[in-house]
Amino acid sequence: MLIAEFARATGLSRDTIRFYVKRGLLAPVIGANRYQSFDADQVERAILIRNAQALGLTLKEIAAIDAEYNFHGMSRARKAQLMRERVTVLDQQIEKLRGMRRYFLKKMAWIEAGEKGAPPVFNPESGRRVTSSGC
Amino acid sequence: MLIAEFARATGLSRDTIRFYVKRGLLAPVIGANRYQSFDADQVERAILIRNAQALGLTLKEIAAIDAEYNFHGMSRARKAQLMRERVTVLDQQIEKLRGMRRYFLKKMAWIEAGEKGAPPVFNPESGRRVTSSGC
DNA sequence: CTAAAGTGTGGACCATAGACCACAGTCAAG
DNA sequence: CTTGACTGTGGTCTATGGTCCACACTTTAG
Repeated sequence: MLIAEFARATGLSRDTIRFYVKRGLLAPVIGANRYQSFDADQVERAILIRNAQALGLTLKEIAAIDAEYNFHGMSRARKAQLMRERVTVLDQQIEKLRGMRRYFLKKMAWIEAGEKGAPPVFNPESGRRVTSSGC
Repeated sequence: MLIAEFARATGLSRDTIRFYVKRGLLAPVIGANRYQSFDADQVERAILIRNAQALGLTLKEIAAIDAEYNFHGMSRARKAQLMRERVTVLDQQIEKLRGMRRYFLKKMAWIEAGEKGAPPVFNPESGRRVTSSGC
């Protein structure tokens, strides 16, 4: 598919797509036209990039992780380790979000109860410790 | 506490703190010195701001939410509603993160099993539906 | 009193992640 | 073959979230 259809499929603007291509994050096939052609794989990739961004990763970081992952000759063990690192970071982020969630829930309860007494304190460390990937 | 100690307590740079103060996100007491004085409340606030940023909110959005929340005369119902909105957004983000987590775990398993067959597909919509705030 | 450390102000500068625009080549329909 | 839609290129511009710097004032230690 050409860039316009790819833009529709991913929700990205043409400019953003070209920007990602320059950065090496997307790698369309280039025809004799010099027109870029994107396949379903690239769509999946674009969505993954957007999600990684939503996690707070910069495009540079995404490219770096990707580059290391695609480095030819990397052992399976190393690849698996990279995946595990991602999972660990995600677990931390999820824990953080749950801390915020608890805070807002408590605050909501406090408000609904008439805002009596001291308001709930935001304490990101207050979650019950979860050593393994519980839940 | 003065700005240097506040910087230590929050992990922010002096410049960042001044930046937040300009934006109205932090409101230290200003002495006859013109020196800014921060209390524990502001430390908590700073941490909350940083966490909100990590969720992908811009400083402008954080300030807007805060402004609406602090608007004098807002009903308790409205305040509680704002809190509930935050919780809803957090739930969505947590779901997204869990989707990524599933993807990386599957990919890790696929790698460790020798990378046989088709690699796992990243599909952000593939989570089992959770209507209520499960878990 | 003097020096050093800390503070406030203003302005310049920077990286990131794009948006926007003009201009030129390409293609498909009529 | 012309027109209009689409594409690529290069460059400029923008907002965000800061950092860095010079300069002046305040406080504190000696």
